[in-house]
Amino acid sequence: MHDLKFLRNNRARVEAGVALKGMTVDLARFYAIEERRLAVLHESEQFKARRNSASEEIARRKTTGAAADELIAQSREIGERIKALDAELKTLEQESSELAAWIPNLPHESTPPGKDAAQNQVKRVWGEPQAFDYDPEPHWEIATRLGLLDFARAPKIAGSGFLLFTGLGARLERALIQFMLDFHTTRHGYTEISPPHVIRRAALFGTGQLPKLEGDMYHVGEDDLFLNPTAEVPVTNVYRDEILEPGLLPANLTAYCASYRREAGAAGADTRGMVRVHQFDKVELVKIVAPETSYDEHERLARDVSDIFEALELPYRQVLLCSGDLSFAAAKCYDFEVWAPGIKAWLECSSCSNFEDFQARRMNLRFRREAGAKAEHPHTLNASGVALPRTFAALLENHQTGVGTVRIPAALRPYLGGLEELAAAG
RNA sequence: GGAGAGGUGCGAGAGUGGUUGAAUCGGACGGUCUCGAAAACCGUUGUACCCGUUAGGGUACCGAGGGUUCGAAUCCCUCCCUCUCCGCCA
Repeated sequence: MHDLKFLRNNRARVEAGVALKGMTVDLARFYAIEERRLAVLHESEQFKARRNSASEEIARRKTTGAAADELIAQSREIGERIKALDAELKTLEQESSELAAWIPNLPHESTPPGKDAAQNQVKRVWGEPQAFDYDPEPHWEIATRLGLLDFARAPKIAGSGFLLFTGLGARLERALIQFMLDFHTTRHGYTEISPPHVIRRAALFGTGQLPKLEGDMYHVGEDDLFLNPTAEVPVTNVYRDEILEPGLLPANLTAYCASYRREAGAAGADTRGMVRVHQFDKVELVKIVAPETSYDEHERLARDVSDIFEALELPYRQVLLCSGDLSFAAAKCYDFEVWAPGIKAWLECSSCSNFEDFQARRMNLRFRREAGAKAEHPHTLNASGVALPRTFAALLENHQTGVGTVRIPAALRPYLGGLEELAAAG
């Protein structure tokens, strides 16, 4: 959400930014409605001022016992005018804010212009993909052979696109969650929270999933709640509608939460295994910071994500998204992609975004620098830290040994009772 | 699920139709006093929007949205949220 005044005074910039994002919004209509809205607002307020002074005069006359009938009749007429104007105003306001809700955040100047993912820029590559002297197995074959997941039975429970972890697989999933949470809390200084998994509309509007992505989320109709699409939503919304007291920023929060996504997902190689599923575990990182620090914090956040992949010894690359590939609410975003040798693909395991004050405005979130200071909108950032199933898959594919087992990276062993290798049971 | 209570400014808390943007207390900030501090005293202390170069003017806001009225924090309706008790339950 942008400041209406900003939108009015920076029309060219807004149009350019929206075009860079490759999104279509009826800006011409928005600006026309805004113009009309201000005119009506002005007229209504003038009538209200007249009514107010008339009311005061009526009160004065009543106390002195003077006749006020004429004034009351006059005031009633003014009231009719106001009613009509306010009715129109309400319609205009509604249209204006509905259109404004669809105006995306504008790309930051450091975001390269571009149409789609093809124009993204690889900023950094870390790690040497292991050289295999055989054709490395895809993760679903490894997982099935080692009894880590049951791809055949999972659909019995929730249909296709859901995972059923079994035995050590379930434990590995849990170990990864524990490992990441501990890492971020003890080494990176985040505060852990555990949020609800169902979310109300206001919160989803706050972070920008609504109105745009309504169809991509699971909806619990009876209560008008949505299943959490990404922990970015519950975690960032913790402070919605608040004015944060001095000293609270920067707020660094981390949480584990399952994410649920309806997104149909095209049939094909992408849908095999655990790369694209309707429910997945994720550890999330959220920062709420003072505006002038947000781009430094964005780099720090990216670093915090990188540390996870490096500790897991997974080769990855950091990609700077171009304007056209940016999400609705983001001004700048890095994707982190992990190399998966089995399926020979880079898997997006984290998105690391700076939303500037776009979400804070939608959430009505503000902060004070010091007692008595004016409340300002902070900047919000978030990153997956990191998404699990793809990381799980990359782990199996990268650390497969060639003799049917999978090596556990040292960082993870304490969470698996010291286990160094996943091997077939019995 | 049933019954009840309540949502007012930074906090507590008055206010039940007419100069109430809102008493009072507390907090915060500034000042007087003091060598300094405390105490005491005095003062200041909301947000959003519109018009205006400024000075300033106007409008709205007492959980949200409607309604009644010349006029609503105050009356009516709907919704949201919080709390208490009972029931159910991992």
